Amino acid sequence: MSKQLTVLEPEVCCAPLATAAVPAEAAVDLAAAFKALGDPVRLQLLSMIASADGGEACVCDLTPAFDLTGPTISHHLKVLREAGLVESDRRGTWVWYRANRPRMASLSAVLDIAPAA
Amino acid sequence: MSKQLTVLEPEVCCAPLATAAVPAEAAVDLAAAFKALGDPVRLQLLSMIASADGGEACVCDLTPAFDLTGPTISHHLKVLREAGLVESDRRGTWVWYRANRPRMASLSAVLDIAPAA
DNA sequence: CCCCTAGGTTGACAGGTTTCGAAGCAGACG
DNA sequence: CGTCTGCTTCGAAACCTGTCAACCTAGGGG
Repeated sequence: MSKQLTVLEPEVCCAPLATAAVPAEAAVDLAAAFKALGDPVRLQLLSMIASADGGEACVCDLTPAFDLTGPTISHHLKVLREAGLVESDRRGTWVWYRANRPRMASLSAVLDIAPAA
Repeated sequence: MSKQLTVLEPEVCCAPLATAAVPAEAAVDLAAAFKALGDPVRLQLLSMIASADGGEACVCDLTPAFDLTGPTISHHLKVLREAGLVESDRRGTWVWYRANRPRMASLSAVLDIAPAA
């Protein structure tokens, strides 16, 4: 039931937004990703994961950094996962998260300003 | 009553997310901007405005591009305005919108992946 | 085999979003 | 001045989100 929102072709996401009008289909996919970033907690989570040593972070390190309960952090991580921004990986007792770098790069590229057309 | 959400120092927004953990304050500001982008309609609106000839677009050109009523488009434009992503400007009969390029560049920079540290 | 810990899932509820129709406001034009 | 058009604001209905408490699952030790 947790629809993985297909994540269209990576190419679809890379046309700078200021260069040509984004087609409706691509807009839906991109908006879903930006929506996932539209929460301070999730932004910080992604930031902590992406900047962590080795590019990975354990949930056990993420949770105590917020004044939120475990289930809530778990929920936010799930949103990031379904938006294709992070990937999780159980390793023994703990679950590790790492950022989906290409996906982040795509989003960055979309917002990139045309190099002074 | 439409709190303009102060938009902290532009510098605050420019530290790549994957380089260091985003502080809570900056996260709130950034998340507000990303949240505004978290809707397909708004993403397309911003795209149409930013890619328009002359960098400006008239509401009268934007509205008919969607299956939505005028008030709804106006609402979405307001959200983009309050997020600091666009600026409006009445010119005679019509209202023109233009993108806030530096703001977009900041967001793009935040998502930029560390150039292989 | 039993229990303990680390995380995820479910259910529920307050609060916020999207959308519309109706009404209001600002210029243009006769 | 009166009215028309373009856009915004207001009010309300349907829907989606963030959060927690309670419960469930996976793995590691006694």
